[in-house]
Amino acid sequence: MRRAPTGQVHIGNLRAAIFNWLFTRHEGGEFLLRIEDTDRERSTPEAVQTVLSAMEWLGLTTDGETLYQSTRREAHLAAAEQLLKSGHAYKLDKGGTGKGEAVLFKMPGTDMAFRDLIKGDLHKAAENLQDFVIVRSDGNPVFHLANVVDDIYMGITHIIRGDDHVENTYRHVAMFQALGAPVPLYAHLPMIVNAQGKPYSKRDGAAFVGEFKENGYEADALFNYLALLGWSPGDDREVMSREELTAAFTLDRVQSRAAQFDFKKVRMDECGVPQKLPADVYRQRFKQKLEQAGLWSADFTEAYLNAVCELMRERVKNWSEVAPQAGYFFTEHYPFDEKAVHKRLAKEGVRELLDALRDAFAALPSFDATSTEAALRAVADVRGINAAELIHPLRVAATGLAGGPSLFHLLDVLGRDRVLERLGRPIPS
RNA sequence: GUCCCCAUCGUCUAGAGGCCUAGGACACCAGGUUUUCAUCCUGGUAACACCGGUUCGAAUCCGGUUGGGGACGCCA
Repeated sequence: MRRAPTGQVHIGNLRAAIFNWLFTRHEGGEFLLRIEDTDRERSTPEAVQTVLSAMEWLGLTTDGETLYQSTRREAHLAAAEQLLKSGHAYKLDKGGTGKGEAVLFKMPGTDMAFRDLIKGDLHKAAENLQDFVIVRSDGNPVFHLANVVDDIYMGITHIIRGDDHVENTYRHVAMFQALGAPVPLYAHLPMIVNAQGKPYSKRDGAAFVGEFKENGYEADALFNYLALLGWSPGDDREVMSREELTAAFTLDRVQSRAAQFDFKKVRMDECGVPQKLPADVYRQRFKQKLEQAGLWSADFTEAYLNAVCELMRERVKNWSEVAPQAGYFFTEHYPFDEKAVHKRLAKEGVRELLDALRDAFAALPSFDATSTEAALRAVADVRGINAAELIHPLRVAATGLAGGPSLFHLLDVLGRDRVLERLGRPIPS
């Protein structure tokens, strides 16, 4: 596993890491980590730590020492020297910025082919294979060189990486051959795309490991979901332990087409969020979502927010549900669900029932879950109707929704004034 | 522009010539259970991109078309 520490660990990198880990575990091989920190500007200690902690969080244990590529500079340069001597490379001033001579690797001049463990046989005609820089004119080795030299050094047998490296593979294969080293086996993973079929980015939701962690997702749930994205065991299993995944994982079952990452499928309840996230953290996250939806205002107290969270905690399965499911607690302009209105409110006699409830609630000495429920049942008894015939319209009128938390507790939290006002409104059409 | 890759329900996928009138899961819809909600149960809608070819037989093999994606740095 190789990782360039450039800030965050993207969902695609993460899946590649998981596949690598699963593959080595299945084959009984070693899972090694190499930090490609040759880019001084971007490779800060913090960035390296981000990679390391992401791996640790996911439980991607390594089997040997982590190799920092920056410590291998001399070996990279020595290899370039060797290639120069053997005639596989040459120096050239490509001009432009006037930096002087760079070292270029000379492609063999023949058609090339390799067998990808996922994509099958791939080949490329000689005229499409161009020579390329392996040492810059400032003396620094380029990624391609460093990569191949270190792969040889580490004894890498399998390279499982993203699709975007397919074209580089011809170059790397040629270098392994020129250096007289055995060519590793390659497997290129298809991309992860968003709902529009475009490459998944942070605009599409949580794209980085840290965000999942912060949002309370459990590592096992993310691990399971990602392992099953672009790969399947071949049977109907969907929820698998690491042991099961390891036992079943083979590269020939990896899908060769891009997979769409569906944020909603990584469900919070599977991650145990409502139960496991501390109440205050949950509340903060909840509030943050309200703010993003423009529903929060300083007029609401922490106690009120807390009461709402208590009601919603077991029901909000995904942070994207906060605004649609609990918005009515924070605005009087809550939207009405069309179907719910049609089914529960837009009916003969409902207007009159709501008025009766309103009067009953207004007359109560105290407004709490017990008293409102008793009052509602009394109204139902007097009219000889089922309580459900009052409960449903009341819920829709008060919240705009067909479902939600326990009705009477919800009314309690909303408070008498707002409930009475909502009940007095004209029925939306 | 050049080169390369990909194509099964909305989504993740099963499917390696007959077991496919294409299976599962999630989502969705409809009923049921639950005094309301959630949960749970039952049922349902829904896909082989298109056109040719090979074959007794094609989702599966071949060719083309269309659509999508990727790579074309002295970045990694």
